[in-house]
Order: sequence, then structure tokens, then C-alpha cells
Amino acid sequence: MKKRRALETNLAEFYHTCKKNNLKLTPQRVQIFKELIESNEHPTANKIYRRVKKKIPNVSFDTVNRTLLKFVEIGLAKIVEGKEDFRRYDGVVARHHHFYCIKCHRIIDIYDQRLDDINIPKVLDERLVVIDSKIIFDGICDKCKKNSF
Amino acid sequence: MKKRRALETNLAEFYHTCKKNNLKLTPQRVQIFKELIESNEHPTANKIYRRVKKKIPNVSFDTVNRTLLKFVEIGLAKIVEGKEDFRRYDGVVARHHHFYCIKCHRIIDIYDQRLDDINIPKVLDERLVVIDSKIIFDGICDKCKKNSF
DNA sequence: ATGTTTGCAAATAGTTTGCATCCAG
DNA sequence: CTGGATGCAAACTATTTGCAAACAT
Repeated sequence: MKKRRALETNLAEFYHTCKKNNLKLTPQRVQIFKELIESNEHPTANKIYRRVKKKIPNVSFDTVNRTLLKFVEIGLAKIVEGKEDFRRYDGVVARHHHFYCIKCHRIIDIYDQRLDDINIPKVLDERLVVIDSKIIFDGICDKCKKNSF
Repeated sequence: MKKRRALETNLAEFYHTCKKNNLKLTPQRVQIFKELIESNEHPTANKIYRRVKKKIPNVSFDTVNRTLLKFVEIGLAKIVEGKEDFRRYDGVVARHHHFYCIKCHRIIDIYDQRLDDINIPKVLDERLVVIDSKIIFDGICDKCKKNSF
């Protein structure tokens, strides 16, 4: 069930991926990456910004925003597909699925081998090149379920 | 495979749903609804606006936008989950899945009974109330595949 | 040294709001 | 008639861009 790897492993990969893509290891980048992978709430750029600011007070929102986009570009993060009008990021690039609470907009990660084995329809497989697939559940989370009584 | 129903059927339902929700049948609303269900490209509010404008030249973007949101509210449309920074709407509320082209951002509807039978993990089913689920495929569509040669 | 990265500030784009007028029921 | 709907314009929010100064390598 646990897919989140140790921080050190992630950092080692991070350094390597940056080097491979000619990205310099600035303190901002390192801190942004740490905040991203330590969060499991699929944060917005602004949320990451406010957290990084605690460690690096003069960081700009702009840097955080561009860095996150860069991370997506080189495969260190993913943009979460959603219906809201702001972007959310996911530091977990390993295969998993999402549950969306329609009340509090929380996104819960779902790891399940059986869900990974999605049968790609034959028609699709011939016409289209499928690179990735994920299941999205909509519903009401445990916290909101409790609060509605 | 064909899930799009006849316009008349949809319109009858539309009138009924509007009445049920105390929405008046204005020419704008009717036209916005028609454009929505006649499009299979998951349009933005702006795209719908430009099409409605051809029939009702003095319609405002604002009306289109608010009307689409209202449609979502009463279940006549859905907001498409995506990674782009603008909203896209879906006039097909029946169960289906989506294929996203990562190159041209086209969204292709997928109707497949076998995909509908997603097994909700037991852990989830106990903690969370699942209302809906859909599969999202990412990849390269037939048109873009052709063009890349 | 030098090419990348950063912080700032201004621009952009999509969306939302307030309000007076208009119109469907 | 009358409350809901519309069109307009301004406000708001998230995001993006240009550029000079600062920094990693």
C-alpha cells in the first residue's frame, strides 16, 4: 500500500535527474522538491510557495511556479487532472489512482494492483497510442461523511 | 458504441429538467444546450459562446458561462477533468471514459461496458462513498500519430 | 567565466461579480 | 406583473513573461 519512498532515495534520484537535464542544484529547487514529495495532499503552486518561504524567506512565487513546471517537464512531478480552476501537483510519479472528495476537494491516493490492470479496449489499442491510464473516483471522503451527521 | 441520443430526446429532457429546477426557457439557454450536446469535442465556455453568437449575435460570454455552470449544477452537463488551465464541458452525462491526446489535447470519448465494471477496492468502499468513477487514458491520438511521420 | 536561475513587476487569460434592464411564465 | 435571466463592465485569480541582478558549476 505504501508507495512513498524514503526521502534520501528520492533526493538521490532528484540530483541525478537534474544533472541529466542540465538543471543546477539551487537551494530553492531542492527545497521545492522536498516540500513536494513530503506532501500527500496534491498541493497548488501557492501552497508549496508558502511552505518553501518558511525555509527560504525571500523566495518568489514565480520561482516556485516555474520550478514545478520544470519538474513536470523532466518527469519529477505530475499535474493532477481535476475540475478545479487551479493546478495541483503530485510528487508521486509511480502508478496510482485518485479519489476526489466532491465536498472538501481532498484527493486521496489509491494504490491497488488490480486497478492497474486496466484492459485497454482493442479499438483503442489499434487507433491510439496509450501511454498511461488512471482511474478517478468521485465521492465523499470519510471526514466529510462524518461531518454531515 | 453510440451513446449520443437524438436531439429531440435530449431537448425533451432538457425542458423537463429546467422546469423541475425553476429555470426559464430562454432562447439563449436553449441554444447553449443545443451547441453543447451537438459538440463532441468537450468545448470551453468560450467555444460555446462563439457558436451561440452566430445564432444569437448579442449574447454575452457571461451568459454562456453562467448557463454552463448552471447546467452542471442541475446535472445537464459535466465539467471535464483535465490538466489544462481552462474549463471544458461535456454534454454527455451518461457513463463513459476519456482518452487525452497529450499532443493536440483532443479528448476522445470511450464507451466500453467492460471498463464500466471497475472493481471498487474494499478498503475504499468501507471508508469512502464512491459516487462515480471513470478511466482516463493518456497518449497520442490517431491524427497526431500520423502527423509525426 | 558564463550560462542558468532567480526575484520583481507588469501583463495576460479565464472566470466571476454587481447591477440595471429585460423578459418568460 | 414579478422574480429570474441577461448584458455590460469592472474585479479577481491563477498563471506567464521580460529583464536585470545573482548564483552554481
